[in-house]
Amino acid sequence: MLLSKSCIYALRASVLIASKKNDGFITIRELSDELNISFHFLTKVLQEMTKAELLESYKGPNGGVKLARPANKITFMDVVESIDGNYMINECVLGLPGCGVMKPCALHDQWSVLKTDIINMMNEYNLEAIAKNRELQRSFERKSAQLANL
Amino acid sequence: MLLSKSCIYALRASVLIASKKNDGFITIRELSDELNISFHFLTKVLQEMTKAELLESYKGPNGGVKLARPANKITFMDVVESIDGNYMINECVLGLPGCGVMKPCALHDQWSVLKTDIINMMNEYNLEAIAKNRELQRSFERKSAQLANL
DNA sequence: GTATATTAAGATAAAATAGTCTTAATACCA
DNA sequence: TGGTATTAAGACTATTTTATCTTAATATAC
Ligand code: SF4
Ligand code: SF4
Repeated sequence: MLLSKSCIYALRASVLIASKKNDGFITIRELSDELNISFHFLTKVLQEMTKAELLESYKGPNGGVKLARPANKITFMDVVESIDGNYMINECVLGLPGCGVMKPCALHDQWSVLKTDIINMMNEYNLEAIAKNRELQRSFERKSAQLANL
Repeated sequence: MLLSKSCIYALRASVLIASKKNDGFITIRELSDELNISFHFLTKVLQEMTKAELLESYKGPNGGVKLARPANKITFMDVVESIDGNYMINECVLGLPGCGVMKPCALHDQWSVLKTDIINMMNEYNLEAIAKNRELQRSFERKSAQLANL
């Protein structure tokens, strides 16, 4: 797996937050219910995102979490790094310590190109765009469901 | 990490085997020494490759392992699948069960392109090519070491 | 046949990751 | 002020991955 499960949860949750238009706080309970993720586990994951200043949190009634910045200012990579660290940049397929351009492994030539593509995609793709895409897919899904009912 | 550690060991070992020109059996001890991998652990990993019929093994004196096919007939993907299974094909970044073209996640559009590139690379790149590349890098390394000694 | 070299297999241990549960801290509201 | 809603933090458990150790099986050579 390219990303840890925690990281995937973080992504799913933050995309969901971004896709909720209102900019008030959303309870983690609401998120965990909708995503079918353990509430306590998701809480921990989102705590890390809060520490990384991608989310803001607020306690008590009407509390919850919300994006700390506009959704288009939080990239895929931001989320990944907040949970999994910057392993994408430092480590690699072969995970050889201290490897890289000067001391490449036998796969470096082929892999580094793909790796760069992944990094670029993660840096360019942001929560707003992902949420938009999600909405498109949903409406497409609804439409094909209607068609199937004919 | 895209690949498990076992898988990385399998790759490193099989590339090393491929780069040894002789086609007799090579002891796992020799491989584990050269790669600095625990002998017992590597043994297990290579056992899986033997089961997957990528390697042949032979017990007793002059025994060891060797490639079951010519190095250019064993792809990067063959090795990966023998250890990590075909998760690359079935699973994904988000690892959502049952996802795919019909029910894509919000990242599918961007990710599937990169995923395909990775799969293609793994299918096209084989042990002979990787070993050749490794040799090139080694000789380059030797040359630059000589230069540094001037 | 006995000793030796080697992989195969399984039992166990250690470490990393994932998940659960409990308590504390904070904020609101009545 | 006291009760409730909510995140924060930490202890604990479970699972998976990685690593080690022991014993078995098999082949060779003398
Ligand atoms: S592909 Fe490059 S960065 Fe990755 S392990 Fe090999 S040398 Fe290191
Ligand atoms: S990118 Fe595609 S294959 Fe991967 S998890 Fe999303 S929908 Fe599934």
